[in-house]
Amino acid sequence: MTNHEIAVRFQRIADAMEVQGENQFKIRAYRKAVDTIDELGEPLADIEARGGLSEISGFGEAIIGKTRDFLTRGSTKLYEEMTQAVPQAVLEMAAIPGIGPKTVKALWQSLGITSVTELETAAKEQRIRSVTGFGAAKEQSILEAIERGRRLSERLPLFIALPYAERLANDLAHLPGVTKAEAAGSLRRRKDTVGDLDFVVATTDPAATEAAIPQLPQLTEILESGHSKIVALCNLNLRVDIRLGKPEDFGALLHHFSSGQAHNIQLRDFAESHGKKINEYGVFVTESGVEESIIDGNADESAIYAALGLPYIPVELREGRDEIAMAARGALPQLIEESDFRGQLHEHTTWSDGSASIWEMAEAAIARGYEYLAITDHSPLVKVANGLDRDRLLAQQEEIAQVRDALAAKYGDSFTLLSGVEVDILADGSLDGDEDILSRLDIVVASIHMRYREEEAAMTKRILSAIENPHVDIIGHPTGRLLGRREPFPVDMDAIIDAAARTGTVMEINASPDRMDINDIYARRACERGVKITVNADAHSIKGLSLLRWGLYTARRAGLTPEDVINTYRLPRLLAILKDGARN
DNA sequence: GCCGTTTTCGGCCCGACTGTTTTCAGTCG
Repeated sequence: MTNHEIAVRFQRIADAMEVQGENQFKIRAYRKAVDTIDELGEPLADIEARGGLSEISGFGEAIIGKTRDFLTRGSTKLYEEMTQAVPQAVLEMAAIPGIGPKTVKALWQSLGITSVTELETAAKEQRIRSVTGFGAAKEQSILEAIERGRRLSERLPLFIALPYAERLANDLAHLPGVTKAEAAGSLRRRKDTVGDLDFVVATTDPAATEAAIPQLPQLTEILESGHSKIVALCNLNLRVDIRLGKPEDFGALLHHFSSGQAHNIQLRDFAESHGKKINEYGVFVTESGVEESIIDGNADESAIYAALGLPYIPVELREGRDEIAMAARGALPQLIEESDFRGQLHEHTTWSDGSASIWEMAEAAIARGYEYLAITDHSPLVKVANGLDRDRLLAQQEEIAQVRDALAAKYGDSFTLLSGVEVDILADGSLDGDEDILSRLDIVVASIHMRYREEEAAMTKRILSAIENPHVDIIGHPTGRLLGRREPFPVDMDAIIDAAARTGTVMEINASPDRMDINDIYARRACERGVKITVNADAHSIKGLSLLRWGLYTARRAGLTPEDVINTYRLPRLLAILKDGARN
């Protein structure tokens, strides 16, 4: 069984236990195991083979035993009991936001309701109010929750949510009384998709701000409204959480509502073990029975960490992985920044489906302060993108040579144009280009654009063939996903990462906002196993070069440093890697 | 179910809002 398959089963166990009213800490233990497994850098089967299951944090006797059961026989007694005891349709009721496990359990037991449809009917027929603890208002709120659940968007891609949230934050900042407003939550951590929008608002006139917020045109429905919190639905059909606070609390609030829940729980634990207390209003110590704040009013996020004796933890890392432990021992990575990039290695021109010429792209790169840029137009298979056949690729080489001369005449030797191709990986794993030409190019990016609906084994074999090909330097957008539109290919990423490590093949974080591919978890895993990364905008225009920031977000979430990313290197080091592979 | 500078039992993050049983349980983040 794969890690994911095991994680899904532990999740199912936890969900079922919740409806059954099991001990919440027991449920939390299973949920923690799910999160841990999702982030593991190694298949559980491999970890078990080397006797390492007990070293995994949160894995005790019971969870290790069940993991072994899943690995050896594909199931375990508790899983069978739980799936038997609690039908999937019952869990679907509890999955509706606003309807929780206690409600589901009560209605299941008292009225025998086992599905969302039955729940809706019972509420409409006013049968729910007959149950102790339930009234007409609850009936109404159930109907609204079901209806809202149908309208509610799935998680939205960051590239849609981020510009929207920035505009909304700006609108909030201009409301009466507001001194500062900022988008927080997973959006601020730059997660590739977001399930809701969080905002932190500092105000000197809470009543006026509270009254003005529901008037914002983006907000279509107010779900909750209190003195420090307003929850609404916005016209993207996303939940919006707005937290109001005093200006002096802004830093603490922003910290709390920007960090992942797991990070906050761990940070509270850390604070407690150092005799301190942290919440969304600050950091406190208790001196002779009196609680005192140990941060200044108007403290920013770094002051919060400083009060706990920790260095500042960049927001992208606050997922509750191992960042607090790393911070405590002074081992946080120096995250890569946009200014670290010396060039990009995967761009298109008018030769295929780009809108700028080679010369225009080169000058745009120079304007960005780059030292190099690789031109990598499509190979012939990608007909819709006007892919280059052998003759056109040879002709393009001539133009690249001419542009190089002209650039040298105008700018000297401070900039280097690299010649390359984005070659398609065919269904059998071979490349859509002739050996002799590939060998003459500075750089070969191999990607899949066609026939991506194969089985996992076939897709994995195909990418592995490309990795083994000595001409291939980089695997482009390795999982082929399009956020919100197309799922990633089914691939065995561990096998791919291992092969890339062995052959010195570089893996791309493609920065197209709708790709962000590979994702942060894979990038981190690849890096931990010695694979080098490249971040590229895959630009199809001059403006396209600036899309790099979306890949930067992923790289930072993965904890990458400039050393991990080859297009931060100076040219000679980069060329050595393109010639011999990126082996450590 | 997990864990330990409070170590094999007794804790486990905690604050905001809603609805209802009008003092607190349920839900969420």
